[in-house]
Amino acid sequence: MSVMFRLPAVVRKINPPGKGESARFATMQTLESGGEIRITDLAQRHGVTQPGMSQLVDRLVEAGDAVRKRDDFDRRAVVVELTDQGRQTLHDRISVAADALDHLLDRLTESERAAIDSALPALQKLTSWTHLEDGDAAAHV
Amino acid sequence: MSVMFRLPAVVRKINPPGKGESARFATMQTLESGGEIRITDLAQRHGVTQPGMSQLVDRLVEAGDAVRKRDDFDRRAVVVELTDQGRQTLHDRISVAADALDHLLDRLTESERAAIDSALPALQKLTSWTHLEDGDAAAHV
DNA sequence: TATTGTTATACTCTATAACTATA
DNA sequence: TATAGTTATAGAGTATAACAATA
Repeated sequence: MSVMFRLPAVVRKINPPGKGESARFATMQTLESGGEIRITDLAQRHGVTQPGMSQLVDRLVEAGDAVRKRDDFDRRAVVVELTDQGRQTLHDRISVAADALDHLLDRLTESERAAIDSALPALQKLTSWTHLEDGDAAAHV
Repeated sequence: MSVMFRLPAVVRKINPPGKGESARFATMQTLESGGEIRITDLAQRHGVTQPGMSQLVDRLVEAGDAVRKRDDFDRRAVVVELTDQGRQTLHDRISVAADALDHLLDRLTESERAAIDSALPALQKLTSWTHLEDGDAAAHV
């Protein structure tokens, strides 16, 4: 299972550097699928601290890719939304990364590609959880 | 395939922050399995620049986890080797991450775990390539 | 000249602590 | 008092450019 440590290298390779940190596009994907989401939720989902997510959102807003809106029902809270430009930015990036990934996948055999395909729903599920339970990584540190 | 963007979040969650960057343990794994390896090779394999890898090796050496040795046959080159302490550091970290990952995997169904298991060899292969060919990510930027 | 690696420098990202505003 | 978020600050990581040593 230690292949997990090497997966970020694959992401680095298909995802050109210098244009966005590791959590940026994942966060944008969450925003696209989920609509209006709170800073705290985004932070938990992506494994960063609340201030860290606040700063990431700063960068998205500054780039014109997202907007902050005050929640009218709980005025302490902020909800974040992707702008049209943000959606465009995200799709452009996914398209570049998908091309690069295709080139890598080309070197696998048909059955290897099929194996990865079959695992995608499970991986998707794995990446969708917001919380760790007690006894998980944080507790071991 | 855009699940790829979210995989680093899983790694962040099973790999406690603040103790090592994303490339650090992947590099240590490469060193453990490969013996003596050059800076340039390490850099390509992990998708970082040569100076970036040189600096990562600095940190490993400073921590006592690796040593630099001049290559006697090509005296421009340096080969990097894990120390015994480095091997220990790596194994401790893998063990912590594996525990955390197990907790996550527990929430999947048996067939989902089987699907991921079947994909591991292919993922392993995907992460083992050193180079991107022409026309890959770098060319799209 | 080309290659291997390091050093110098600057910038991005993200964490912790302290703070403000609202519940 | 507790919660949502921001601001201030500092440190880690990594890139580009310039450099040194060897081939």
